[in-house]
Amino acid sequence: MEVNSASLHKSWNEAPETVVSRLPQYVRALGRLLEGGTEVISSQQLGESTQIAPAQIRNDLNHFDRFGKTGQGYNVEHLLERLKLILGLNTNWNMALLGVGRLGQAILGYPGFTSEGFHLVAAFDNNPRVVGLQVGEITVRPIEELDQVVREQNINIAILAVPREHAQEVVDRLTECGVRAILNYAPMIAQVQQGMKIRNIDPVLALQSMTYYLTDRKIKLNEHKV
Amino acid sequence: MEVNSASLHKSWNEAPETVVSRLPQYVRALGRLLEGGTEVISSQQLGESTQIAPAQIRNDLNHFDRFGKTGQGYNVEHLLERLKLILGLNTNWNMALLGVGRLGQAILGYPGFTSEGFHLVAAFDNNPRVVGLQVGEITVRPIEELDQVVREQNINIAILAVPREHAQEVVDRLTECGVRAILNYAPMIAQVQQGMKIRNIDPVLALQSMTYYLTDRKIKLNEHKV
DNA sequence: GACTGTGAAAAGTTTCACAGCT
DNA sequence: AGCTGTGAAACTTTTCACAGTC
Repeated sequence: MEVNSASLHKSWNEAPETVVSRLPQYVRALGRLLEGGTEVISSQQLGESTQIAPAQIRNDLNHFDRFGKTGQGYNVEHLLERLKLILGLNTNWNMALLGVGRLGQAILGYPGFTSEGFHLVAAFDNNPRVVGLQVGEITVRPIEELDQVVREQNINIAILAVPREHAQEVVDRLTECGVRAILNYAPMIAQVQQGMKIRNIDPVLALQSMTYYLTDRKIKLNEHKV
Repeated sequence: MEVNSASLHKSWNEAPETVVSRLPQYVRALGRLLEGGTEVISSQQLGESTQIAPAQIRNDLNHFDRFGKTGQGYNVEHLLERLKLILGLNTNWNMALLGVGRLGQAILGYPGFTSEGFHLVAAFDNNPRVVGLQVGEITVRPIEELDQVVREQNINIAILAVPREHAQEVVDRLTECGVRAILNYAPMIAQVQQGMKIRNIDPVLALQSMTYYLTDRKIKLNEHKV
């Protein structure tokens, strides 16, 4: 006990969410650098490829450990390995897809998850038209079988692609089954319990928050007044 | 001049980005409420459907105007209309798709943009296999024609779905053409000039920032030590 | 009694600046 | 000379608390 805690710089769980959200960017940049054969990198340089301030990077990393060599910089391979460990990226993760409509099928066909260790191993839908459908190695199952499959296949993460009206009930269902993270493509903010992590993929919200800056509000105001 | 500025509660441009990013959520929730026939709503109730603290909502709205009636709440229809105006959602926006690969084709087929006033009116790719392809009403064009089409079709927003290696050059190209907002599906953080707005859709980063919380770091630490 | 609008307090996040290491 | 690690400062964002209004 004491032996281990001595190696902890700080308790890792106290890292704020903003810090955690930047770690995957470091991982990605470091992976690229490693491929390119770079062995050592400064926070300055890492900042250039991630668009994050060097002081921020040093600060973020210091939440976890002293990774750098004072005056030298960071060893790319070592830092990458440690960050992957911190983020839990040293293992594979099994995922279930919920909702095999147009969007769900596009997600099933997306090749970008596997190489990062995220594996879609099951898909669920209640529409009789798609239940039984075979997509690649996956057969679409009815949602009743969720609990069983989650247990059998050791699924921790769900990708939610059901229509908005059903999204909340599916979230609740997933919570009951012990799934603890959801990547949500449904256009709604779901209510989740303490302990459930959720990230929303919502292109329409993203677009709507940009048009604000494309709009000349002086002109708009006049139109509004008249 | 003076007449107009008198009606401005504050200069709208000084609203911080965090505030702006929440406005679309209010718009969405209010739209739902309006459909359901609700006429008046309190910050408390709006907070329940958006998962945002009531004080935060009141504070956010106060950056723009006094929308509420003291002691009463907010008129749903009026608040919705004003927020849409602030965000520039009272007009239609024309968008161009860059990159018509697997992902780009899924985006072309996505029906969720149009109803929100976002219209994909052109698509570009340099792969001879897809140039000339007709998808719905859109014919895929070579990227050389970008400038011309952006001008002719009054395109302000681009959706970027090219492979990572080409993403930065396409961003630069879009900047030159006067496009001022990009919804980026390529897995990289692009360098953008002052004035260009960009939002990243990156499911892998989202997943990687959740696995942190699914990982029991005490055990992991031991493994690492051994 | 219910609720907004708002200044002020609290909390959180980023940046600075520099001692100390190599 | 170059760079990390770090406490402190600056800044941003959220939350509180309550006067004022209906």
